[in-house]
Amino acid sequence: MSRSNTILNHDFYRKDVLEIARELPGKCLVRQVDGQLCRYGITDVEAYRGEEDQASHARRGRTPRTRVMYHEGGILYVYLVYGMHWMLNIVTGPQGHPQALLIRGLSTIQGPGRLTKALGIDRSFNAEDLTHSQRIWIEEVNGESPGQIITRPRVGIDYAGKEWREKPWRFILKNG
DNA sequence: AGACTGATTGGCT
DNA sequence: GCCAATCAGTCTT
Repeated sequence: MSRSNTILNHDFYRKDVLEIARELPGKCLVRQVDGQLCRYGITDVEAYRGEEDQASHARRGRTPRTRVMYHEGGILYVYLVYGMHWMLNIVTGPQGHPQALLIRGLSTIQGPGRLTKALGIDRSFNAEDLTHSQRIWIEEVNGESPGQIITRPRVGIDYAGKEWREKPWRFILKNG
């Protein structure tokens, strides 16, 4: 069975974050370092959607940090949390609507802080364009059937009100 | 200018 | 289960 990979383009990323959240697990995050390609299966993501989402950084509107979330989908949002961990997010959706997907797990690495450390992701990746970058992008493995996705509430957002805390916007690849 | 907080992790009780 | 590490971003004064 022939199998080839396709780099995800603009059309994929500009859809709504909740649609992409169901499609991203099972896809392949590719990191190029010194000409060497490293591929990781995406297994766990969390969606943050709009200024109305009280769990999202964009709940306080457009700030220097959240500016990239308002960009059209297809670029990265990378920020430091707890003074020590970089978080890797994919900006999605149309321009002007702040959305992002936190990459929470890869097939070989569990935990959003551990995976950025393993891949060498830092502040310099903020606003990186996934459709043109030579050092990071995402591929679809053609001919591969997506696995089963389960949903859970998002992690680490107790400060958000009940409505937003309980939304099942974490999407996990079963057997991932 | 100062205070508070957090989309985490690992170590200890 | 609890808690320290550690600091940029954001809010308050």
